[in-house]
This record gives sequence, structure tokens and C-alpha cells, in this order.
Amino acid sequence: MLAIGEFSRFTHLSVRTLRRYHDAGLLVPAEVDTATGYRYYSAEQIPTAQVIHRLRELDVPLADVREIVGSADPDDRASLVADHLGRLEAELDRTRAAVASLRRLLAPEPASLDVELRVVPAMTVAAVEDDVALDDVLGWYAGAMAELDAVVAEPVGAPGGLYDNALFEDGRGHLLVYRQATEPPHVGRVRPATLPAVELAVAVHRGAHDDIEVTYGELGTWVVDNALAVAGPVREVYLVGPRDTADASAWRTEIGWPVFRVGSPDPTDRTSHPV
Amino acid sequence: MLAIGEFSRFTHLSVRTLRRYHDAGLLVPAEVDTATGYRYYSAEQIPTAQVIHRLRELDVPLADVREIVGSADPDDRASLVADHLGRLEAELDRTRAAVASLRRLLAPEPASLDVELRVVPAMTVAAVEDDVALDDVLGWYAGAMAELDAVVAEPVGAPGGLYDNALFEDGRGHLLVYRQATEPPHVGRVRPATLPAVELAVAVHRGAHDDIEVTYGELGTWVVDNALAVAGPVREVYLVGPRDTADASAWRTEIGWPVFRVGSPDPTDRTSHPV
DNA sequence: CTCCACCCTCCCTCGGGGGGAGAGTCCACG
DNA sequence: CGTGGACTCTCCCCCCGAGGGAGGGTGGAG
Repeated sequence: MLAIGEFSRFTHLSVRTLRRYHDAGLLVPAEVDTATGYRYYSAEQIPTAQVIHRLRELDVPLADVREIVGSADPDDRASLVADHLGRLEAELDRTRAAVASLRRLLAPEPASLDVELRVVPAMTVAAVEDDVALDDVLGWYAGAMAELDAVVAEPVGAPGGLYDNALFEDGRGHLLVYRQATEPPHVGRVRPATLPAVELAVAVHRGAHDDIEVTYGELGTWVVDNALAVAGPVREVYLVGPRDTADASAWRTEIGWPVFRVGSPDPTDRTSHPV
Repeated sequence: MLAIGEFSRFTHLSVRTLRRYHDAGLLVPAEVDTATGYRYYSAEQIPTAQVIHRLRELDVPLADVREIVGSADPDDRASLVADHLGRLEAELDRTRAAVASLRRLLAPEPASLDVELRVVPAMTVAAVEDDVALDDVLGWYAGAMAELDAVVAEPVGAPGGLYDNALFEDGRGHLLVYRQATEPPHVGRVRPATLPAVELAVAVHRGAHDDIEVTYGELGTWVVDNALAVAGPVREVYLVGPRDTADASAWRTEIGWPVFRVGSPDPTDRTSHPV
């Protein structure tokens, strides 16, 4: 039996950290003296401590580490680890995108943006909608769009989506993706939905979505400069997207933001607008 | 002028976050109503907010972000950003190493370790020593070893080092790297030092240092099984290392841990042992 | 028996974010 | 001009995973 200090020396985990891992149930000492509270570890626990050490180096949350080292089945263990490695990979992709975008932000080429004010009538479309967390947006979008494509017989024009501003404010919000169709079906999650008539400030973003914030910002500047304010879920239309070409630089995304004139706002509710 | 909510919609930064960035001095509103405390932003601040957004996605600490967006000189800015990208790169290397090591830990081949108990006499060597933070160890080691190599005329045997356990407990500790030499010089940071006589439990680690913890653990297990305890800074000797071959799998690192018999400890101070 | 390294628990701090309470403000509409 | 409701303010609590340090109890060798 090893006192905590000795165990610390063998595992290169600090005494403090070992105590935390005990409290968190990650690495329970082989024996705890009930009278004194002294923790005693066995040499067999060293390999476990090393696995925990590595997992923590990979920023696996303590709760997940507990799962992993606690699961008897090596298959479970492997799949839990694989899950986290997948998350790391996704994180890495995001980091790469942020680096690329940052470079472009810091080496700015002031490409002026064409913004158009467009009155859009109400239209009934085939839609899938749900409340979605920001982290899940990409996955949800892919699933919803696939379902739409599967059931909409004669789509018209490019697909689009409506994005609740709360998505960015609260980390989750209402999403709606749609296709225009002559006869919107009602199958599975797909159902007919009516998008309200709005006045949109419309700009077209060119290229991959890494930099789409820039276009949002320029659109915002334009809106302000024209004495307008925004008023509801933003609309995106995927004129050219990954479904059309793998060449991201050719993508075209139309961003339309509902606006109203400051001083004479839209009569409809501007914040809890149904999407 | 934009109220915080409107600015939030244009930048996709939450209202809370914008307030924090104001408090932290990252993004000070163009105007603050002194009477009401209301924050008002100008459209010109949108690009700045976007840069901040990207930097934060890259986990640049708020203080560094303040530096970056606050620096007028674009060269300063670029170098600060480059610094952080370098840190991200180093982080990535560490992650890769941890992943590789984890895989090996989870697919264990119980290669039994040969451990030898060795009595080592005191010896006088050419040494460089200092208190070093854990994060700086690699850099410090490289510099110290280069300096040693430059001034030690006739080195004998392989280079080695002594590592204070406090390094892992407190994140910093005393390090000493040495070369044996017929006549230890006293030049620059290099000076003669006498390593005390100790009894060592010695094992040889094979391969890159990613997995060296495993050998430490096995050595620890052996120490415990033989009714011993460890007693001072660990010694490593680089029998075959990066200086010898780029093939990491051929590296050989001797790990020697000072031990004493439990029940009759070493007479010298076992924790604050001078290295 | 004494000494002192060791171990215990408890609470504070930090960074970057979120939740929510309670109060004040803005402004379009009636 | 008053009112209501969306908006904003500040303030305090929580989260995670780590560290600092106080204050007090234990183990074991001399």
C-alpha cells in the first residue's frame, strides 16, 4: 500500500489532483483509513492512473474519464475513447477554419458588398423545423435537408433556411430548412409551412462558410447605414453549396435579414417572430 | 449607434459576452450613456468584434486578445497572433503524443521490465542546473545540453539528468543535466557538481519519451514489490537519444530512482535532497 | 516522547462562460 | 401624456478543473 505522496511520485499526478480524482470517483484509493482519512493506493492502480493522466491530457471531462476507466467492457471503453477522439478531430477542424478565417480578417481586402432591399411575399414551402443547440446545427441541418430531398418530388429553386437569432444569444434556437415545391408534402418531419412576408436586406456570401460572419457584419453595417434595424430570424438561401460543387470558393449563399425602418417598426412581433 | 442587442445580432456574440468584453477592456463600446450605463456600439466596431470572436475560438486568453486588438502596429499584431499559432501547434503535438500513448496504454503488451538495483558512488561531473517550470523543461534541457556539449572537451559515457519530484508536484523544480568528464570545466552556466552516492533502482526505457510514464510506473511497481521506497530526485541517462539517431524506437533511456529499504531509510534528507 | 514530514479537510482564487433576480430605461401605441 | 413590454443595467451564484494556503491531525524513526 502506498501513501498518496508515494503514489504521486510514481504516477506524476500531484497529490492535490489525486485527491480530486478520488472525490470525483475517478480513481478511488484501494484503501481509505476510516479513522484518519488517509488514502492508500495499490501498485496495481498505477496503470489506471496513467490512463487517466493521458485522458486528461486530451481534455476528456472528468465525468467521461470516470465512465471510461469504470467500464469493465474493453469494447465500451474503446468506443468511448473513439468518441472523444472524434470530438478532438472536429475541434481541430474548427480550429483550422478559425485560423484561416483569422488570416483573412487580418489581411483585409475591402471588397464592397452589394446589398439589395427586397420585399418577399409570404410563401408556403416544404419545411423541417425544430429547436436545435448551436453545436448540433451542422448535423441537424444535414439530416433535415436529406429528409427534405427524399420526399419533395419537384423542388423549385434553391434550398434555404431560417435561423433564430437566439441560436447565437442562448446557444440554441429555432431552425427551419425548406424547399419550395408545387405541392409541399406532409411526410415524416417534413410538412408544409408558411413563411411570412418580410422586407429583407439581401447580400450574397461568396465562398465557404468559415467567413460568413464577415458578410453578416457587412450586411449589418449596411443595415445601420440605411437607418434600418433587423427584426427576426435571418434567412439563408443556398444558391450554390456543397450539394452542387466540392469547390468551396464557388459557393454562393444568399443572406436575407428581415429589416424595418427605425421609427416605424414592423407591426409584427420582432423578437419572438415564428420562423 | 447600436444598442447591445442589435450589435449582438450583427456579430453573433451574446449580450453577456459583449458586456464581459467591455469589462475586460477588449471591446469598449463607442459610447456609454453615463446616466443609464447603456452601451452603444458603432458599426465600425463590427470587424473588431469579428477578430475577437475568431481569436477566442482559438482560445487566445482575453488579456492577449486585448493586446492584439489594442496594438496599432499591424506587425506587432501579426507577431502576437503568430506566437499564439505557434502555441497551438505545440499543443497539437502534445495532443498527438497523448493519443499515441493512450492507444498503447489501452492495447497493452505486458512486456516485463528488467529492473536492477545498483549502488552508485558519488561522482563529480560537469553540470548545468536551475529551477525550471514544467512547461519550460524541454527548452531548458536543449539549451543546457548544448552548452555542456560546447564546453566539455572529453565527455565520458552518456549524458544524464536529475529531476526533482517537485517538478510534477508543484509544476516546477530543480533540474540538473550533466556530462561526465575527466576535468569538469567551469564556464558559463557549466560548473563542476558532485552527485551524491545513492542506491538506484534502474530500468531502461525503450523508445520515444511519450510512453516514459509507463516505465516509471513499472519501476514504481517493482520498487513497491521489493519493499523499497523512493528517496530523491530521479536520474535519467540518455544511452541512446535524439543526438544519436532520429529513429525514436531505438532510443534507450536509463531511469534510476534512488531507493531505500522501508524501515531503514536513507540517513540523508529524502525530500529536499540537493540535486 | 518528540519531532517533523506527511496527510487531512476546508475555503479562496482563476478564467471564461451561463442563469437568474431585481430594478431602471426606451419608445411605439393608444 | 401614460402605459406596457421589450430591452438594458448591475449583482450574485454556479460550472469546470486546477492551484494556494490555512489549520489541524498522524505516522514512525530517533
